[in-house]
Amino acid sequence: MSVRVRFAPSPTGYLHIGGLRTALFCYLFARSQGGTFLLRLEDTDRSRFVADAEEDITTCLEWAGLVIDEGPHLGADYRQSARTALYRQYAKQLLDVGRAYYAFDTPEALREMRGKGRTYDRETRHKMRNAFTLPEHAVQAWIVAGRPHVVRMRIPERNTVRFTDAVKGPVAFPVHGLDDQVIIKSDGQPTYHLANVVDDHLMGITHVIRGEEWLSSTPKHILLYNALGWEPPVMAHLPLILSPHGGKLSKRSAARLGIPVNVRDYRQQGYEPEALVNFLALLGWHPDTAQEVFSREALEQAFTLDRVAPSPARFDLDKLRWFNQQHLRLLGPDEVSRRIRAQVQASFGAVDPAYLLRVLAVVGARMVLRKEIITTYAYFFRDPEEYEPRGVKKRWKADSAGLVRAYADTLEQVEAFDAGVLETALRDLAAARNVGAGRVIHPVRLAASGTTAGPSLFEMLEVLGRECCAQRLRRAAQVLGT
RNA sequence: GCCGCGUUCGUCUAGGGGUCUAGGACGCCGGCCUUUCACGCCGGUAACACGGGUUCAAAUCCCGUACGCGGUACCA
Repeated sequence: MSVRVRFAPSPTGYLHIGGLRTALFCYLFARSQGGTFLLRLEDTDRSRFVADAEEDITTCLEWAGLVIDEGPHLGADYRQSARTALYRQYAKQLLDVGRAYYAFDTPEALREMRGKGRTYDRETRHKMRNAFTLPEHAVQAWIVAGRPHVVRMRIPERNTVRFTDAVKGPVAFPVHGLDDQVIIKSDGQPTYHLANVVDDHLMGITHVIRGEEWLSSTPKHILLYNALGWEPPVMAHLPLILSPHGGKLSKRSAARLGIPVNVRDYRQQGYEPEALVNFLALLGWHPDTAQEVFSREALEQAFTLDRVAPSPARFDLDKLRWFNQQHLRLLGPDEVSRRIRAQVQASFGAVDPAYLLRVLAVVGARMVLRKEIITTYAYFFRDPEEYEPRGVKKRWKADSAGLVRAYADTLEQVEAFDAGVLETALRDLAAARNVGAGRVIHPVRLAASGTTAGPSLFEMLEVLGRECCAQRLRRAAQVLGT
């Protein structure tokens, strides 16, 4: 049977980084098996529905390079809100075979019961208002009369549900700890528990891969499969992603640590999707080699469920940044320039593509984030607005202005404006003035870029060009003085 | 509270009875390269949660404890 895996988010907000990780593992497993990856929207909670969430989810998955084979945006009938009749049909089936029952309890009655520390289990259900405690004609009459009611699944009396999770291994849940979960809400919508079982079965899902927060409710799902006479799919529960300090990676804690929570924020902050994917894949999964840097295609090849770790992993922004640097290099100057061009133009106006490429060639290996081109390396596109005060203090000596002016003269006269020639010229100048080369190099860098750090000075000057360099050197000599 | 899952360097992890004086990566710290900052290279720091078993032998198997995380909804 061919493998079919679904990513089934709830459109209650923008795609979360943890959601992307789940989607990625689903996707990688599907691809590694030559299977199908589908997207299904679990929008049965109308009160939490967010209108633009679905678009954000598909956009972000696409950005990350996770190609969806089947999904609502491709015309498939995969929005649960549009499948209500289906769930009701199977709820009816469960009702008919006695594995589900009607219940009429008010929210107040439920709250009161829970206040006593009870759950809606095989004991409590005989004290509530439902098909167990009401005569059948009353149940029918109330339903006909439109009295609010839900359908609950009837958890069997005694049993232990066992299954082998593809990540966690053998798991056992005594059934007496489970409550009679609502499967059809009073608004007629199914709960997640019913809907996901029905859909996974109908859609031919072979492997349910989802976050660990679902592990506890899996026994209920297995019971539902059994009651419906269906074979449950393989279950695989992924460890959660924790914040760097160990807690839940909540919006607030993440924000405090500078960690974006929504996938769109990574995109907006200029992380490369390849890097994010690589980082996320290694958060909880490890190949059987020492390889760390993977393209998406390589991950698709190497991924296996049995090498997913069972324990939760903490988010490490430094490691993400390292992956980003690695992938920036892998991408190469052509691709990076394509990705960054729009931002460069927005910041500095029209830029010659060939020039951008030369800047990238000089700066490439030291970039962690592509946006550094318009921040750290802005001086390649416009004159420095100021000279780093600490650098000036350290490098700008009494003789600097004179040396910089002299070097500007040289630059204007030199025949070929390339790094080799520029270096020779500078060293000659230093020798002629009887000073160390550093005495010239540092002030020149400061004058040309405004900072003390950067690529090889002479390559930098070559890229900047003759006029630009001469002008910046003279201006600095004038501004910084003496 | 109850149920479930987990626990190897600061972090991600390898390892699944002897090859472990526990390996790799990120980070951090040194050094080399370089009269800048990086890159690169070399080196260093640093971990089997604890207690009992089982075994000739345990990071690896079993039990318990602690801690962490998840669940305990007419949310997913």
